[in-house]
Order: sequence, then structure tokens, then C-alpha cells
Amino acid sequence: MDERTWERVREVVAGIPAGHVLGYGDVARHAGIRSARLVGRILAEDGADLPWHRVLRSDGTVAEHLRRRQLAELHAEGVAVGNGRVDMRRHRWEPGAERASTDGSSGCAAGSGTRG
DNA sequence: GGATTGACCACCC
DNA sequence: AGGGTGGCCAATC
Repeated sequence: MDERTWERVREVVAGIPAGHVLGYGDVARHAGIRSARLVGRILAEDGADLPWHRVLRSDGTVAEHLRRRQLAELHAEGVAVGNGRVDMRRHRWEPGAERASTDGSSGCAAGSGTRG
């Protein structure tokens, strides 16, 4: 397998700031791959030391086995979680625009970062 | 090497 | 608001 792929994905996932989330597809795109499934696969293999909880489905939902963990972690970071769902429109992180923020319409929902 | 499985996404009805 | 299908990439049996 191409270790480059794993590195790419790890780089993106590890670059997601607290209080924000990304979709497997988004991570894949920024990682240079076209398969979102591959992202989840990598996270499952070596995501143990990565903020994988900041990665969810594009639908805002999460896998059954992770539902408990995912939502819990996000909720601890200040992410809006409701009915077992996350507000992808509210916390969707945009790689490259982390410091752009030109519009002052709405501030960042991310409060404290330090986790555990 | 063939078939199946995954922490998925977009499309269509 | 929900169900079925094709595509994608790698690991596994």
C-alpha cells in the first residue's frame, strides 16, 4: 500500500482543530484520494493516535459502534450534538480558511479546546 | 487471482 | 424523509 495515502489522511485528520469536524469524503479529498471509505479504514487502523472523533459522515451521523464515542467526544469539545446527530453545517472545518475569516457575521462556536 | 468486506458519498425515485 | 445502486481503494480469506 502507499504509505503516502496514510500520511495524507493522517495529516488532514490531525489538522482538524477542536470544535470543528470534517466528512470522510472531505478528508479524502484534502488527502488527495477519491475514496472516503479508505479514510475510515485508515482511521480504524492507525487512527488511535488521531482526532478521528472529528471526522463524521457527510450526513452528520456516525456509525453505530462509534455513535456513543464520537458524539461524546465532540460534545466534550463544544460541538453541537442533537438527537445523535452533529451539525455538519455549523462545525464543518474548511482547511485553508482557518485564518481567513473575513466575515464577522457569526463567531466561532468553539469554546475551550483542551480535552482531558 | 477472485470474491467479499468496510468508521463512505453522491445520485435517483 | 427514506430506500436502492454504483464507485472508490485497500485489506483480507
